[in-house]
Amino acid sequence: MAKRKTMQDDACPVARSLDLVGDRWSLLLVRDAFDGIRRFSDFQRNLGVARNILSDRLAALVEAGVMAVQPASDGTSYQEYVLTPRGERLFPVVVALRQWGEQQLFAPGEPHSQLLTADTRQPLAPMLPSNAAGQVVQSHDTFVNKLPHDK
Amino acid sequence: MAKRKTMQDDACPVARSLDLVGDRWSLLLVRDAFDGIRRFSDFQRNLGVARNILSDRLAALVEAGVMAVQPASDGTSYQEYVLTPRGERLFPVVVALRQWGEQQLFAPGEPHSQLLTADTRQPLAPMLPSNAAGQVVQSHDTFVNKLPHDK
DNA sequence: TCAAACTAGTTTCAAATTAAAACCAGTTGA
DNA sequence: TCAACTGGTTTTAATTTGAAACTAGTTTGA
Repeated sequence: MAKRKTMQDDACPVARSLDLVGDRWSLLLVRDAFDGIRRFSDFQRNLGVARNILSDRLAALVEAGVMAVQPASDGTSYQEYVLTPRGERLFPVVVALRQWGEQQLFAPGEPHSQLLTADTRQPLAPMLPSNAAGQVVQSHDTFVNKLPHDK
Repeated sequence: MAKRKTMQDDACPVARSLDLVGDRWSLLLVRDAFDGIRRFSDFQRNLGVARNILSDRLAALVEAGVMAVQPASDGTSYQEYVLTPRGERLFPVVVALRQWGEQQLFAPGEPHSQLLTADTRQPLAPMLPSNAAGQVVQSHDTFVNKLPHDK
């Protein structure tokens, strides 16, 4: 089998993004990080992921600049994994995945965890792409302008 | 090695979503579908994915209700894979991934494919989560309300 | 203070998954 | 009609993943 080829040179931003976070665990780690999880063993316990895989994924996210390692904030000599500004900017991606799952993958009335605003404890508004004027655009109102050698 | 366990029973919508589209190829297939690709061999040529993997992934997306198989629209006796309404609702996810990639994974001035509105040919507005009142919310303005047995 | 428990991994090994290429039957186009 | 195309499946080999065992340093609490 050939090794997976990098998509970091692809002219499509979706491809480059998925090259970094398009696997089974990375976005779950980012989700947990948004939820305040910082420690190796907390990620491990929460996700049930094998330690070696967790170790690989965290290292890859650090390598990609999505997370950073820093000294533990609780005074112990351990370390923590925290989102960088680049990682924080994945918030819309995680929210969009959450909203799709809520709408499409739960039976009517089936309970699920909810993302709420801290102040009013309300769900967020549904995320919908809009144009520069703020009007919602559907996929068929758009097209991809490809580069000469883009795939 | 143990078989991957399903996350379809997880109370977190992000986990359920990633269980369906959280792999290296699925969201690229969805991206291509938004871009008008419908035929097996066009997906294959465009992505360079191995045929057997493509076959598996398309079948999984059909199984998940994200895509559907229908007779070819060009009169031939072949078939096409098209997004269902459920698949169409992944548009915000793909746009969010695209925007993150554009912002974070290209050097300043480095060209990339662009998603534009059909009418004015302008890029879309950046997608940002907002509350019910339409105000932008940051990740730290939110919290996840977990179910009793949620992880 | 000393041992038990916890943290954050790494190593090993087998199984699952992925990729490439070969193969194949039906369809289309020249 | 016959070569090329379509939409796969099969085979084989490499890569990746997962579970468990192992390691070494840190913290806790009796």
